[in-house]
Amino acid sequence: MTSIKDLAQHLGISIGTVSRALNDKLDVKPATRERVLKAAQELGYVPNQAGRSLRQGSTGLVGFVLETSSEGMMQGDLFFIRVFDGMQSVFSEYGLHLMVMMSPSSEKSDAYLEKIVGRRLADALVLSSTRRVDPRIDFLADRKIPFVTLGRSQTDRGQPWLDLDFEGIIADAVDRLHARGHRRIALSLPRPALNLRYVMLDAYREQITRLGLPFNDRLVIETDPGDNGGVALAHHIMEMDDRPSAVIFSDHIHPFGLYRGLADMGMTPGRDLAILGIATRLASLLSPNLTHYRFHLHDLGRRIAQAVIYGLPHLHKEKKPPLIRERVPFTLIEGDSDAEMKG
Amino acid sequence: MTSIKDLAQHLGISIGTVSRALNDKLDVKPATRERVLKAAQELGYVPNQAGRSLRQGSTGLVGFVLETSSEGMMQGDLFFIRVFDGMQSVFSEYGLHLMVMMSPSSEKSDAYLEKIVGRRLADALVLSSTRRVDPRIDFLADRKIPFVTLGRSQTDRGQPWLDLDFEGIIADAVDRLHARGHRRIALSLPRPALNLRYVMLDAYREQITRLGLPFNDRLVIETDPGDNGGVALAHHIMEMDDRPSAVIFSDHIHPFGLYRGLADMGMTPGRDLAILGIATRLASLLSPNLTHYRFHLHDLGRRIAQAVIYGLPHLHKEKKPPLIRERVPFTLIEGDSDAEMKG
DNA sequence: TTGTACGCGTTATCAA
DNA sequence: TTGATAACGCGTACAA
Repeated sequence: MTSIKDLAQHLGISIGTVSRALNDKLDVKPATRERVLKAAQELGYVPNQAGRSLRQGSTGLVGFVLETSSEGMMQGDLFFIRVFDGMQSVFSEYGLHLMVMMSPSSEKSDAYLEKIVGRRLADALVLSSTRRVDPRIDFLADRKIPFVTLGRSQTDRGQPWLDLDFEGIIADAVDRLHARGHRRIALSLPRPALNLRYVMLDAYREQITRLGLPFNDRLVIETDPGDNGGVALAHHIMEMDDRPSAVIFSDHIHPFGLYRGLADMGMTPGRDLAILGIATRLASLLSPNLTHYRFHLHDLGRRIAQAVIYGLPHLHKEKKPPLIRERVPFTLIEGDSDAEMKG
Repeated sequence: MTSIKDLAQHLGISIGTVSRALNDKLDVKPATRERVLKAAQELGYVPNQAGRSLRQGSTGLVGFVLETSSEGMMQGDLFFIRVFDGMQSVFSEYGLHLMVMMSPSSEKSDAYLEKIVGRRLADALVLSSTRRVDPRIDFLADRKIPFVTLGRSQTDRGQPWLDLDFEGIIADAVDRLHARGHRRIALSLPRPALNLRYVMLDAYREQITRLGLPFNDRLVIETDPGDNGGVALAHHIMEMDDRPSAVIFSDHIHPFGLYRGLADMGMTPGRDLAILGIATRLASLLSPNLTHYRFHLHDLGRRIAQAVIYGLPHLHKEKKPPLIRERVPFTLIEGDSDAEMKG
């Protein structure tokens, strides 16, 4: 592997000059610069990142910490790759690389983070599977590592965050079901810890109350993730004494289980139970068509990347970018799974 | 961030001794070692990777190059995260970290690789979306970068590879359909470039011939990836003059499109067309149940990681591991989508 | 058993 | 405009 020294020797000039030429410094003769660039091209020179990192104190890498065995809707595989793609598309403009790292289960995730951070592997981090109280946030803030969370948290250290607009979705979903005659509307939630649970519950309670409906916590149903969770949810609902006529879900795999669970009982989505919630492109595979809320994941990725840039001042171009803390908008895809209340 | 120098000063001993203590060298007094480890713990010392990499020439990172906009069955989102998880579980034993990097579309992927490799970001790489003739393989082999491919290639530089057992699947699928009375069996393939296309086609031709059936290239159908491809495939087949009674697919999303396409035409999988192929856990969401072949992705990931270790001699423990070049086994999940030929 | 000193590849400072 | 040199953090050969 050719180093800058080789390059300098090859050209018969000093290392310093070569470095300046390669880094577009002003004080280098155009002819020299050209010679250097040409030779670099020919010899396939690429600067060694370790040397560079050591000298500059930055690695050019942004780490996305993916928690493998996390619960919650983000568990989904479908979700991330599009987001990553969007992120990288922005990072490329800044010479940054996205580096996805697999963190172990949440108990060990703090130790993991300590390693990553201590070793200075990344200039900035993105956390996902944000928890309501999230020690990772304090950890990174204390160490002054720039970071962004995908998901909000009660642990607020002024960090940028992006999140799905759960409030908007819940409000829209409840309204929509209400307008179609539904009065007993169930809400499916992931198990505690994750912050989105609380966001959704609050939004649900608020909207139910606003519409003058009674809040009934038996209609708030904890559900395991995945299709099995969906099946269980279908059975649970159908076996309730005063069962709801509609359910709002947040795990994009749930509807598949719901459909199957209902089918097992000889029932049909939209006729026997209105179903509505957050899903992905995959939902288009369901029949009857699933009414659902979708996000533009590539855009979300781009937005996350911009939020990361905020924390890396040396990359700011003209003006300082704003602190991003926002919920990304959803799109409603109308289907037949939340038809008018029958009878 | 505390450096080794800080640590040494804090303890009133030399940097060299601290380093030796931390790296478990023999020639350091037990008492000193203990003092050092304790102080390191207290001050939260973690060695800076840039300094280490520069000195040792290795980064402790293994890069998985993910091609965002690749065609072929591997495009799938569902596929990778489990594989990554399996890989990391092995790497952890060796103090390695998996780093997933998003490569741009295949045209630019060589330049991208050049960057990664030149910057010495990773000690070893894993390539996916392997192409039949793949210049990336020559590139890495020429530079003596250890690497593993997920998927085989005609470009053979002696590298380890892992692949799905497409041959086994095709042979089993053709046999199975044949035993159920099917004689006109279609095969859906991804568009050229990717190597798996050729592997599947060869296996198909061989098995068809072995059973004494005529090979008919009109039964080999190029299909776009994703659910849309599946819908198109359903229509294509049903509009053929002498249409096949069965189809084997390789894109795990295809069956969703096939089911929908058939439904559009008032037809049912398993009754009007036998459907059988490679899928994932997601397939359990289809009704009627999809007969399909599945892989244990976590194990595949572990195996890939072991193949990577092969190329990193400094990590070999007792004995040198073997060169891994193998197809991973599949599991058949029996369903109702490939029922007996009717009539 | 410990300390000193060098060098990995790079960039930045300063002098020429 | 260029060259020499220091420094980033670390591991190790060699000297003590």
